[in-house]
Amino acid sequence: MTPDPPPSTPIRHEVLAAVFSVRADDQGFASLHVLIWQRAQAPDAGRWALPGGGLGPDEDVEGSMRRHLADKVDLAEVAHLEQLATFSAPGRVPGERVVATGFVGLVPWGVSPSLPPDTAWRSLDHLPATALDHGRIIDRAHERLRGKLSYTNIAFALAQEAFTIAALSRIYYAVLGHHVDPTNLQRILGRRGMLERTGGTTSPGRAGGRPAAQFTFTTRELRVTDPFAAFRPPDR
Amino acid sequence: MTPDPPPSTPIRHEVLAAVFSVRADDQGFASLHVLIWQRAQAPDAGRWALPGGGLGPDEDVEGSMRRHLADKVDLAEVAHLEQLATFSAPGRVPGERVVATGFVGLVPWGVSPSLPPDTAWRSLDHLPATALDHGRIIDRAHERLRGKLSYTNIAFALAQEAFTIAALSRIYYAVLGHHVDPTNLQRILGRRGMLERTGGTTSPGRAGGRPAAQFTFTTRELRVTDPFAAFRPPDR
DNA sequence: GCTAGTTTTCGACTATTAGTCGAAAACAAC
DNA sequence: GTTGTTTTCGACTAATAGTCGAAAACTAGC
Repeated sequence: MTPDPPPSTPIRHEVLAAVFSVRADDQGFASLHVLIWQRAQAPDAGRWALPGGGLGPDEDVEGSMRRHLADKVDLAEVAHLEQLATFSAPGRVPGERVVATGFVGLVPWGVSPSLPPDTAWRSLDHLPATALDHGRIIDRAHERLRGKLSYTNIAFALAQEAFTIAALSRIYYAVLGHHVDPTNLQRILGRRGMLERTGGTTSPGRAGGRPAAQFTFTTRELRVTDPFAAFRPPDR
Repeated sequence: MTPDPPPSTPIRHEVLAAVFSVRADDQGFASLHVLIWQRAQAPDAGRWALPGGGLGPDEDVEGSMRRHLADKVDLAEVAHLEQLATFSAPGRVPGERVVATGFVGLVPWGVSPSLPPDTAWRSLDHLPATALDHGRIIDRAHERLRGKLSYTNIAFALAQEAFTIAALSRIYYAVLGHHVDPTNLQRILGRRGMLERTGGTTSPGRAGGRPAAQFTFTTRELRVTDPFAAFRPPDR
């Protein structure tokens, strides 16, 4: 009835991270960037790839991801890292079978870690040619980030320790691709108990303007808000 | 600077599915069940495990999951299947290194496929002792399901082709664990364009009652509703 | 046929949450 | 002081969810 048990052949397993950060692009606009490096060797030499590497015998994928990421960027700057999905199409790497577990990483605005010479932040708006299926992994990671921005406090990993509402709105714009009203943003995150005033203010730029109040996220760990009251337990 | 390239040893890769279905339990109450089978051999002989098996050389994890699932249950009855996460702790299977990619599967209410003798639907309310880390995988799968019930049309894979609002409310109750008001449920899903009347009605039981209108989901593919209007594009 | 009991359906009202806008506040530059 | 700029806050409107009760449409028993 059932087919023969399949030959469960050992398979090479790697981890890959799409690490995002909002930073100024060539024109000085805040835009979403991803950390990639240019391959020197086949396959896909010259194309740009995600940081990552092979899964070692004594580590899980999360630990392996952190180890390989440390080669490219100071780990202390990665404020959030979460598993995305496992990519396993037989032909995704030509010549050999490699299964990859992808991750989403986030580095806050404003930190400029030193990078190896082959590695750079590249804006998602003009992404160079990517290697293998890494472009698709970046797309999926971007989707995940867009979604979680709406129903979690994940922005804590993209914003600086202290930030103004205007800056936060620019971060949301860079990720979502459309304008987010600062007034509404402040009220929504505030009502969810995610924002806290530091008491400090930023001095205005040379053009003037009222000094902006500084905020912090109350938690620096991922927390979700139940999306719809309709499906919440009624005891509140 | 960077440590030696790690020995990217080949690793055995398996797939596992937590297949859920809402069905009547011993007391006749609708409750969430999961499809598990009792292991006859070590490791963890006698304990209950998720269906699954090794990843073959010419298949991706989704295809492999479908192939192994066909051993336990008619694939045509699995209305939805999605990747959950990859579990990779070095000690998760004693004696050998096995990495597992977990899935969430859904079988609609009311279908009773024939099962192998070692396999059964077991209510989550009184789950027997589970093998290895399969209990944790079930928990994670349940979490994923609870979440998606709120902001997607995923209930299409748990309800029958045609159903009454009262039946749908019982399904939500079984998954979420708290009462969901039928009036509100109908309006919310209706306003999202997810529900459609079939025109038919169900005849009431022996206790009487007004005949209930039958509904269908307009789509039988996963569709998400953006959770918060605040973060939606303003063009609507 | 009439009444009581049952379940569903629908409408109305209230509460909560989000979108928008404009005025006021607080600064820089001249 | 005046103008221009940016942020902040409040007020109003719009959208969405929670609740409840009456009406609808049936069964069963008398």
